[in-house]
Amino acid sequence: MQPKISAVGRKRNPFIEAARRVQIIKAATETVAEVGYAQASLARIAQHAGISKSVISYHFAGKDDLLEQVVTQIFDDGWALIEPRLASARTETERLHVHMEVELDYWGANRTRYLAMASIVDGHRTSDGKPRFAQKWEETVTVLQDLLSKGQENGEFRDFDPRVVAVTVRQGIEGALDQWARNPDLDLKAYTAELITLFDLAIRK
Amino acid sequence: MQPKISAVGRKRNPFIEAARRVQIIKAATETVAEVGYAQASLARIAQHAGISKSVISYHFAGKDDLLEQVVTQIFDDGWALIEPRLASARTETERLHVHMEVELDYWGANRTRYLAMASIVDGHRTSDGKPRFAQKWEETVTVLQDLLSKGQENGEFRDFDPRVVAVTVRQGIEGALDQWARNPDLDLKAYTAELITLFDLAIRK
Amino acid sequence: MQPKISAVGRKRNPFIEAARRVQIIKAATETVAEVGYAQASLARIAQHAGISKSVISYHFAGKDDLLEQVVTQIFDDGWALIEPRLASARTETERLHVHMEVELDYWGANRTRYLAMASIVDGHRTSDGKPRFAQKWEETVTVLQDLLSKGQENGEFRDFDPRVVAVTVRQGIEGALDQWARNPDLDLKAYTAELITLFDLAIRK
Amino acid sequence: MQPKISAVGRKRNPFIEAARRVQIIKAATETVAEVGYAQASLARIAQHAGISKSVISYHFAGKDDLLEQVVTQIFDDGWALIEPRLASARTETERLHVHMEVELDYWGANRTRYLAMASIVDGHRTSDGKPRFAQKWEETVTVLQDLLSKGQENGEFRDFDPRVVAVTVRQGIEGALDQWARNPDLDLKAYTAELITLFDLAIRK
DNA sequence: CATGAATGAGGGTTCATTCAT
DNA sequence: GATGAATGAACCCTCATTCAT
Repeated sequence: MQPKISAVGRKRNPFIEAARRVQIIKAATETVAEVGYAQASLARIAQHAGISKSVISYHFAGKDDLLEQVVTQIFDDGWALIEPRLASARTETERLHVHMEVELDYWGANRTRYLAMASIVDGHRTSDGKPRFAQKWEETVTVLQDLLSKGQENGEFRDFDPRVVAVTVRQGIEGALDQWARNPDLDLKAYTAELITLFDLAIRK
Repeated sequence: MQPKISAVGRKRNPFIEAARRVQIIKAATETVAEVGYAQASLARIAQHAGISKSVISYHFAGKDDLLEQVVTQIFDDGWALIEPRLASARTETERLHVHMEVELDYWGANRTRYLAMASIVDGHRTSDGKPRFAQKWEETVTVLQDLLSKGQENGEFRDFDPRVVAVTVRQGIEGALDQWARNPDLDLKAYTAELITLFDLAIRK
Repeated sequence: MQPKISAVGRKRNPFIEAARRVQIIKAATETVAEVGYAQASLARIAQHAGISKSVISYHFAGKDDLLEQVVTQIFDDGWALIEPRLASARTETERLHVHMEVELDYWGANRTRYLAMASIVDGHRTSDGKPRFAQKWEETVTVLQDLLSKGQENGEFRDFDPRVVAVTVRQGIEGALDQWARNPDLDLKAYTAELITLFDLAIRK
Repeated sequence: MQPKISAVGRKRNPFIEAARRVQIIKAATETVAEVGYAQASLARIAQHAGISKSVISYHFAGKDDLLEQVVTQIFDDGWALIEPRLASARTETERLHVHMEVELDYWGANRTRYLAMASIVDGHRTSDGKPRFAQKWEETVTVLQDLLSKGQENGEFRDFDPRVVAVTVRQGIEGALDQWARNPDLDLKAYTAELITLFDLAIRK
C-alpha cells in the first residue's frame, strides 16, 4: 500500500521523498516548457528526468496531481517573492510599480517556469472540459484590482474601472514575458520601464 | 482518387464538398472551444459533428491540416472585417480606436471562434516542439506597431517604444476577450470604451 | 445494379469496358511490382492509374478479383508464348532447352510482370491464410516433370526423380530472373546458356 | 524509462525480459508462417501469443524491429549450425555436400521458421518500397559462390560461372524446402541426395 | 459508365495507470 | 522506496468496400 495522497502524511524518509518530488517537478516543468502541455506525456517527463515512468506514479497520485504541484510551486515561489516587497511600498502608485517590477523580475529569472506555467494554465482541464487553473490567474488580477481601487480612494488614480485596468496590467506583463520568451535577447528592464510609464500616464489623476 | 490536397484543383462536387468541410471545421472549432486543444481528438470532433471519424480523414489531409484550416478561416474572416474599416480612418488615433473596436466586435460576435483560436495557437506545435501559429499572432502585432509608428511621425503620439505599446494593446484586447469568455454577461462595449480611454491617455502627446 | 461478375456477361459497351480493365490491370501490375504486394492498396493502384478508387470497384468484384486477373493475364500471356514453341521441338532435350529459353525470354521482356507475379503469388492468401496461387506454380512444374519423364522413357535422360529435377529447373529459372530483376544489366542470354549447360550435364545419360 | 532500444544496456530483469522477447518472437514467427507476412498484424501476433498488443510495443521498438529480430534470429541460428560443419570439410566438393545437407537439415527441422523467413524476406520493405532483407539472401549466395570458385581453382570443378551455379544451388535448396513445406510427408533426405547428385554431375570436371 | 462521398474495421503506436516484486 | 512489466483505452490514419447520383 502506497501513500498516494500527495504532500502530506507521508511515511518514511521525508528527505529522499522530498528530493525525488523536487526532481520530478523540475523535470515536468522543463518538459512542458519545451514541448508544450499537450505533448508533455509522463513518458517524456520521466525520460527527461532519467527515471522510470512508474516513479512518477509512486510519488504523485497521477498526472493531474503532478501538474497541480508544478503550478502551485511556481505560483507559491513567485508570491513569496512579491508579497514582502509589496508590503514595504507606501503609496499605491509605488505598489503598482513594485508589482510590475518584481513580477517581471521573478519570471524573467525563471523563463522555463514561465513557459510551463503558461502552457499548463491554458491547456490543463478537468474531465468535464473546464480550465483547472483559471482561478490562479484570477487571484493575481484581484490583487491588482484591490490595489487600484485603494489608489482611487486615496486620490492617487483617476476614475476608471479598476477591473479593466487590472486585467490590462496583468496582460501587459504577460505580453512582456511572451516577447521575451520568444526572444531572450530582449531588454526586459527597458521594457518594464516603458510599461510602467504607459500605465502611469493611463491612470494618473 | 482522394481529395486530400486541400487548396486547389478540386474535382468533386464543390457544393457538397464545401458544405462538409464547413461542417467539419465548425465542429472542430466548437470542440476545441469546449474542451481545449489538448483534449480535442478527431474522435471527439467527429462525434460532435455527428459523423464518422474517417469522414474527417477523407476531407482533410490530417489533423494538422484541419486545425490549420480552422485557424486560417478564423483569421481570414476577422481580417476581412477589420481591413476595410481601418482604411476609412483618417488619423492614426482614429485608426487605433477602430482597430480595438472592430476586433472586439468580431471576436465578441464569435465567442466560440475566439476560444478555439486561442487554444489552438497556444497548444499546436510542429513535431519538433515549436509553436505552429505564433506567426499569426505576430502579424497582428505588426499591424498595430506600424500604426503607432506612423502616429508618432505624424505628431499624434508621444515618444514611446511602439513595439511595447503594440504588444500591450494586443494583450489588452485579449484580456477583454478572456474576461468576457469566462463571463458572457460582461458589457464588452463598456469595457472597450474603458480600454480606448486607457490607451489614449497612455500615448497622447 | 452493376455487373460485378467479372470477365463475362457484361452488358454495355464492351470496348470501353475492356480498355478500362486493361488499364487497371496494368496499373495494378506496376504498383505491385514497385512496392510489393503487401503495400499495394487499391488507393495506391488507383493513384498510379490516375483514376478514382471506385472505378476499380466498379470493374472488379474486389481486390481479390483484380489480383486474380493480374496473375491470370500474366500466366496466360506467358503460356501462349511457350506452348507453340514447345510443340515444334522434336526431342525432350530440345524441348527442355526451348522451355528454359522461351520462359526466360518472356519474363526477361516483362520485368514488371515478373516482379508483380512473384510478389502476388507469394503474398496473396485466402481468408483462412492459405496461398491462393500456389497451384499456378504447380502447373508449370508439372509440365516440366512430364517432359522429363518422357525423356527418361525415350532414353534421352539418365535415371533420376523427375519431380526433383523439375522443381530445380523451375527454381533455376526463377533464380536467373531474381538476379536480373535486381540487376537489369545482367546478361540474361549468357545466364540462360550457363543454366542450360548445367542441366544438360546433370541429366544426360 | 522504456526499454525500446533492443540491443544493449538493458536495465531490466534479463530473465523475464528475455523470456518475453523469445515468446513474442516465437509468436510472430508462427503467425507469419501461418498467415503470411501481409496478414500478420500485431493484433494477430499478440492474440497468438495470448498477450495484449501493447506488450509487443513495450518490448520492441515497433513492428519493424520485431520482424528484424525474427529474421536475425532465424539466420543466426542457422548459420551457427552450418558454419562449424563447413569448417570440417576438406574438399570443396565435400563442402558443397555438407552445405546442402546441413541447410536442409536446419530448415527441415524448423518448418515454421522457414515459412516465416521466406514470407518476411519477400514481403518486408522499407518505407521507400525497397526490400529490406534482400541482403541476407545475398550473403548465403556469396558463401556458395566463394566455395565454388575455390573448387575451380583446385581443379575439383569444371569451368562455369560460379555465380550462376551458386544461385541455382541456393534455389534448388529452396525448391526442396518449398516442396516439403507444402507436403510434410515428402522424404527430404532422399530429395537431398537427388539434389546432391544433380549438382555433382553438373559441375564435376 | 463513372465517381465523389461515406463508412466501419482494423492498422501500428502512445497513453496514463496498476501491480508484483 | 522504487521500478520493470503489463494493460486496455484511445490516439491518428489507411483500408477495402458500398452507395447515391
